[in-house]
Amino acid sequence: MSKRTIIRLSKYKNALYRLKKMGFVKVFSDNLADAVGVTPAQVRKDFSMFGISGNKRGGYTVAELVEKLNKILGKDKVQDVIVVGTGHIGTAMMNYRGFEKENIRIVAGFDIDPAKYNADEKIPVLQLDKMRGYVKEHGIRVGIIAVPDIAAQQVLEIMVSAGIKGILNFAPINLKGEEDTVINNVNLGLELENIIYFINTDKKGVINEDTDA
Amino acid sequence: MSKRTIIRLSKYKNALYRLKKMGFVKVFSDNLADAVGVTPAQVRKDFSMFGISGNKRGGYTVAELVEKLNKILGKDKVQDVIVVGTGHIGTAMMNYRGFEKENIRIVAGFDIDPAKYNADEKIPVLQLDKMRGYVKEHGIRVGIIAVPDIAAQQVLEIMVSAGIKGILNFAPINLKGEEDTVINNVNLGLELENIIYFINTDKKGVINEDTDA
DNA sequence: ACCTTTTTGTGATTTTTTTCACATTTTTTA
DNA sequence: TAAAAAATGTGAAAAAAATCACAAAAAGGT
Repeated sequence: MSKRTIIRLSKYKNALYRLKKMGFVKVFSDNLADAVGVTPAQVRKDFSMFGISGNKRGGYTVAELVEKLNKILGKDKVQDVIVVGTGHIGTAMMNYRGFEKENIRIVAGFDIDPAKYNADEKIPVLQLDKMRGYVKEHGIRVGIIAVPDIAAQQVLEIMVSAGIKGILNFAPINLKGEEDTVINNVNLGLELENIIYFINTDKKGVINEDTDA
Repeated sequence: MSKRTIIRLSKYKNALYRLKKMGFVKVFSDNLADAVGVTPAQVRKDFSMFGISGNKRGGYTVAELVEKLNKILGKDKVQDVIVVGTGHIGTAMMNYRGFEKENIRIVAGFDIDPAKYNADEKIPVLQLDKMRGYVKEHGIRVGIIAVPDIAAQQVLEIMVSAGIKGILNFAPINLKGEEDTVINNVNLGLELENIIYFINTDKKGVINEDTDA
């Protein structure tokens, strides 16, 4: 299943949370299309791909749809995540409030700089060389890399060798991993550059994020 | 020109910076392909699209290529950028070291919380209602939104009405703008969700073409 | 000078993704 | 009860993106 489809499913789900909060019980493909910036046919096609179906005239039930999407997206259970590198980006990720309600829990940070260590916080910051043990002990499968580009590939390798399967990488370098590892490279400079290119030419509109392929 | 092409150009440029630093003078399409994770044909096609050409056996000259790419990407002059919302993400953006060498300069932050104000820092944090004036006075064209989702659309409108043309949005909501505005929505939760989906399915080895293909 | 090797540049082809369009189902209205 | 209206679900078609494959150019060797 393509990454773009999965991104859209997540977006539908996010839009549905908002609709739910606003009191909506039913939703139509064109409401979702509008919220996410795609066509109604795309929404229905995406759903059809995962066997999600609605009612021929009543659309979809919000609560049901949210539940199905969360199931597909693996968000029916809490996912524990570690952060490596506790500079500005790493710290921002550790403190990002948006994760909690998504069943994502940042459980620890790791850094090479002893000045950063603090085992007593709610989210402890630990020594980098404790990372392997921590990952194994807690069965962590997902990690965030927020170290300088020069260190990123090495950190990746430690993480993978410890058992981590999925990585969100903020270092401005395209990390490569083994077959069974999922790496999502997010390059913030690139996202801005992109905007700068488009405002300088005259092609305007909403750019949608698909950082990697 | 498609967004994906532009992203790749940026990636080539970033890879070239590294190659340059390592002392390379010439580069071939397959070096770049390898660094960025695409095929050599893709690299050449992308270049051909923008009239960039190399030498039939000598590949491309790194310095020349960097210059051409920077020209295309509008990075031949410094781009001033403001940040609205100085929470964790906004602060991280204000302090992100990666921008400087990309000719991107964060010039000011804005917040609604008076406790955040500090006009004397190198990058001042100012009152939100000073934003419009600041943008007009300094001719700012690009801004970053790092406020809670609930406030994002409103902040967007103020920014656009002040003259900002390009926006990088971190609020977890798909912002919509006018025709002549470029909006790049980056949703961090989404990027993680994505990873979670793929490590869960890859492990099970399930989910594959039954409906399609 | 000629042959071999390497690498570009790009038309043709294939693959992937999106959109179209409409039969089908359900709801509402009269 | 029948007709009209509103949505879905999905093959077929179109569009977009990526890859192939190969002629042509440049460099190096003998």
